[in-house]
Amino acid sequence: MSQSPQSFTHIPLPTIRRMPSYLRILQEFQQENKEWISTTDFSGRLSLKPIQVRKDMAYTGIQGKPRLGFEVNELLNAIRRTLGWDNSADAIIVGAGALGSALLGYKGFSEHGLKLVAAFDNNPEVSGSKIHGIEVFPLEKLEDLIQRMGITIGIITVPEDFGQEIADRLINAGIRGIWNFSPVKLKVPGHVKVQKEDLASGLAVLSVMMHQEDQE
Amino acid sequence: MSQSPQSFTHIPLPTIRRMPSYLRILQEFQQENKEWISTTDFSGRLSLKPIQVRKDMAYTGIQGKPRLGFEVNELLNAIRRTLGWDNSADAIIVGAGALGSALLGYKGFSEHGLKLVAAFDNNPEVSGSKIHGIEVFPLEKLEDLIQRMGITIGIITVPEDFGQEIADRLINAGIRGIWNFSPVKLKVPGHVKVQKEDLASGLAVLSVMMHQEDQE
DNA sequence: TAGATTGTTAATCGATTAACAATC
DNA sequence: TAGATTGTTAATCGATTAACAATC
Repeated sequence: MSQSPQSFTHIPLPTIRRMPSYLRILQEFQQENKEWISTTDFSGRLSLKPIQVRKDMAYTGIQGKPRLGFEVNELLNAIRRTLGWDNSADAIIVGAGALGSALLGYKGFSEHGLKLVAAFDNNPEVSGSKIHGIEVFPLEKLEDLIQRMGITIGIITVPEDFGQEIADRLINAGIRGIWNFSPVKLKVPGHVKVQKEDLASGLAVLSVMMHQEDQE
Repeated sequence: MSQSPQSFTHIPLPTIRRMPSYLRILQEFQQENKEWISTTDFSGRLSLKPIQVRKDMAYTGIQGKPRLGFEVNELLNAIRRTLGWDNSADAIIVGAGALGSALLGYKGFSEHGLKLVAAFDNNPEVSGSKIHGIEVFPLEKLEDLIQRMGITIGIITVPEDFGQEIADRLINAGIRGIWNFSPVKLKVPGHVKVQKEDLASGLAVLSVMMHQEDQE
């Protein structure tokens, strides 16, 4: 079952989640003007097993050279293409509270195929202002701006109680992908994709790990 | 292989990650004064399969009653105990930038066994102030305060380049758990547990899902 | 009682890991 | 050439799902 570049063999989710880390290492190598990178280069830096890295690389469709590894630029582009990060998508943030503001301040999104073009908040003290250079609009303007600008991704950083309502409005306006930071499971039609971020999950894992250690 | 409550049969990571969602539903039921909750109650609200919820519940050590389900209060306490959230742990945040401030503003941590007691930042304009009621100290005070207050958890929200250095200092001062929001893989001794949060992973998943849909 | 729901054992599925031949 | 590294097939591992008996 060889992985031809365009044939979109279903890529395992864990592999997709590791791709951004590979990208980060690749960018370092590129800045150091290194031409080749091997699976051991990756595995050492990321504490992964070389075999796992090799399997992951297969999904990019790029062929390596024994003894040398993979060509840095070629692999970089292939991973970007695999993730759909070769063309950046326009996104808006709904909810300019603490978390929303933090995301607006994150400069790295351009590296990750995302361009934040506007924020929305129903607090009149916030809307009208700019946060980290990005304009905050009142919630009424949501649908209009999404449609006029053809936005495809919506980021939800509103409190729990408003998550579903905002999702419905985003979808109605034509959004196709939702990055959901509210702790509710959103109900969406099949053509809309949702990625939920859940800090509590990570905290639970840390807590259990710390307590397990106590046992041993 | 029955799951006795205290025997700490290794709980699968995916199960641990789902626990906080169960907790959220349970709290809703408790507020509505409902005495019983069934796996179908959970599965409907969280879009999980009933069988998966049932398997997860087994790890809490709580026995249900056919036709009724589980006792809300009993299950709530059992999950809190399983996650180690029955006693809250003191934590500090290093890096009071956009993301650090956002976390400082999150009120929900007390529900998740965490108590933020202080923040640290090397920017003299920030240190000395309070963010969301929590004091920000200069970085020099880091070790002293951790030791004096017996802090066990450190949250790292500094830029990539300082992640490892801060981790080293935290560990030296006695921290046993690190919640790492910087995009570096930290090198830590075995007794220190690290949970890394990686927004780029989630974004990668969303992006791939959205592009896959285009294919079909 | 009837039937919804639990608890448990077995089957399936998917990802990780191992083994090893191919190759620069 | 020798040996590090790739690519591929097979084995293992762990989580999810299915099936079904037990029970309130």
